[in-house]
Amino acid sequence: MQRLKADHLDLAQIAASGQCFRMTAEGKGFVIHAGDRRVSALQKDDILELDCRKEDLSFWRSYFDLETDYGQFIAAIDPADEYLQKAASFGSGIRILRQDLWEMIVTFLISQQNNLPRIRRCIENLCSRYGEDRGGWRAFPEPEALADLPEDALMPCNLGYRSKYVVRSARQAASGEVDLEAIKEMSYPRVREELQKLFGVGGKVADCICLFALHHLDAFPVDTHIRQVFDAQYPAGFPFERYRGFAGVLQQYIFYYDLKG
DNA sequence: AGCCAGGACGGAA
DNA sequence: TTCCGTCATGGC
Repeated sequence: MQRLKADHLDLAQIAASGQCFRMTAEGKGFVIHAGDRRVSALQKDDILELDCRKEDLSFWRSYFDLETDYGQFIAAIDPADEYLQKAASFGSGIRILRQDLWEMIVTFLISQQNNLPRIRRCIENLCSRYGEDRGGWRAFPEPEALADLPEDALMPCNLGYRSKYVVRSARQAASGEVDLEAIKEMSYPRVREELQKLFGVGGKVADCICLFALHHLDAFPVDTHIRQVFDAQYPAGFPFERYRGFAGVLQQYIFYYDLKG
C-alpha cells in the first residue's frame, strides 16, 4: 500500500466527468485501468492510497497529475463570472488525468454521437474481445491487435459506424503513417493537426486526445454540452484569452457541472 | 415513441 | 469555403 498527498482530488467526480471510462467503483474505492496497467485506489481525506509497488508510484503520481496545483486554476477564475465560479466549486475534485494516448484516441473515436454509458460498454467490449489477458483482467488492445481486422469487425462490440474509424486508425498507427511516439513531443497546435490525419478524428476529438492524454491544457473540446452552455451563459463569447494555458481544466468543470449540476 | 448523444465524412452547392 | 445528409445504436 502506497500513500500520496492529494488535494483537489475526487475519484468519483473524475469517474463521472467523462474523461476516463475505465474507473469503476469497488468497495469504498475505485479500480482504475490505464493502458496495460491497473491499480486499486482509496481516498481518505487528502490522502490517496494506492495498491501498487513503490516503483510504480511515480507513474500514478503523474497519471493523477498530483504535481499540479489546481487551486491556482480555481483562484484565477473571474470573480464576476458567477456560472464559472459555481461550476469550478461543484467539480473542484476533478483533475485532468494523463491517460494512455492510443486508448484516448479509440475512446474519443467511439465517443462521437454517443452517450457516456454506452461509450463505457464499448470500451469494455473492446478490451474483453481484443485485449491481452493479464490474469483476471484485460489490457487495452494495442493498435497491432486491431489493424488486421476488416473495417466492420468491431460492430459486434457495439461500435456501430465507428468500427471503421477505429480499425483504420489502428492501421495508421501500426504502420507508422501516424507516429504516436513523435506526437507526444509536438506542440499543441501541431499535434492537433497531426491527430486529424487519423480517419474519424476531427477537431473536437483531437482536442479530447490533446487534453486527456497529452495534457495540453490549452485544448478546449467543444461538444454539444459546451455549445449549449456557451449559448446560455456566454452569448458574447467565452473569455479564452483570460484563461490561456489552462482553459481545458475549466472546460472539464463546465462539462461536469452541466452534466451533473 | 421519439429525440438526442463529448462528430466526422463525403459530396453538393 | 460552407452546408447537408448520412452514419448505428441505445439511453432517457
